[in-house]
Amino acid sequence: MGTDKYRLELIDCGLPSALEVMGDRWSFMILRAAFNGICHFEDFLDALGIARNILSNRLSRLVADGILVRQVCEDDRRKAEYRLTEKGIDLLPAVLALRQWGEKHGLGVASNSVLADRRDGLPIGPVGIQAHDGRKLTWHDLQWLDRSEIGKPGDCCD
Amino acid sequence: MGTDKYRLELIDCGLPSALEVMGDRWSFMILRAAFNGICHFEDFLDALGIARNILSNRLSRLVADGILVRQVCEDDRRKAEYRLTEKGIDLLPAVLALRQWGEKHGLGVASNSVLADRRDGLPIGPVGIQAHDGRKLTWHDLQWLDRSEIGKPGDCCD
DNA sequence: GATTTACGTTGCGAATCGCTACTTACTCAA
DNA sequence: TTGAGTAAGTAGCGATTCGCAACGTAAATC
Repeated sequence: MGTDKYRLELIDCGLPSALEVMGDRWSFMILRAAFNGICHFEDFLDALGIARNILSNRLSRLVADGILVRQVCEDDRRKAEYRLTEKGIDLLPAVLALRQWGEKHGLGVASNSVLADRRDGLPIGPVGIQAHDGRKLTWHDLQWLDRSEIGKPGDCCD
Repeated sequence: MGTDKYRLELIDCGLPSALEVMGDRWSFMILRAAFNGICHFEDFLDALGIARNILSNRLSRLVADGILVRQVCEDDRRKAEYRLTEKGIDLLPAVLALRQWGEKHGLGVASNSVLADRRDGLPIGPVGIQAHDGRKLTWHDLQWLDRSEIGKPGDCCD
């Protein structure tokens, strides 16, 4: 790859803060369920097979982190509704990338439900890395740069 | 969103098998370090601040899962080299998506090292969801479909 | 009022985490 | 070739977390 020498302290990127929230199996599964429209406690419970206390813990953590919002259901005030925030919806690429990887390489069964483009009903393509202009990039097309040495960020988007 | 009714058992997608491997904080961090070119035990140790036994455990698990390969260094047979396999490299979109999310929403500092297109030296764009033809899609453009009801990828309408 | 439902909490044993110290194997210099 | 140093991995041990089950509570339902 593209680095001439190790940069041992580059690890302070966005990953640690992301993993503080999502760095456990259940958070991803809960998100996945939320993207499927599940929003009630007991439904998460049934769908995931998670223990009650763990689910309770994770849901409140996800709420505290602004990924879900909790509000009591109008027509049945026993129920709580956990809904994705914009911040939570922004996690969809990560969830999908992981899921697609699992389906490509894992031993798991291919799911029978597929995300599709609403416009034409065709399944989405793989989540991938793109250049600033949208070209698809692979790992071998990439190099690590220091923030100082990036080619003029004037004529590029962001 | 696009589902007429909850599908409680759709959770058996690729996610669980992916999370069996990556469903913990350190695996992601190790991968991240590996993408930065780190490949020796002690270097992972220094870069991540992980405990020795945990690192040992995770590395052998990642090797067992075919994400890394371990081989003894030629010029110094004390050292082991952990290198990404193709299967491991395929995880880059997931790692990047998570990192980008963390940098957009997290409290963490923006990293000073950036992945850039080798061709023009410009930083990569955000990892995102694309339609089969490459159009960028957001969550609101999507719907869940059952595998049976996907439109054939040949007869695109619209 | 009594029962059921939805959500959450508590207790407890088992597994995991992380720190430290120890072991083994190899390299290098004297 | 002997002794110091380095790389990788293991073992012990307290602290945290996990997961199961039982319990608590409020709202809906009968």
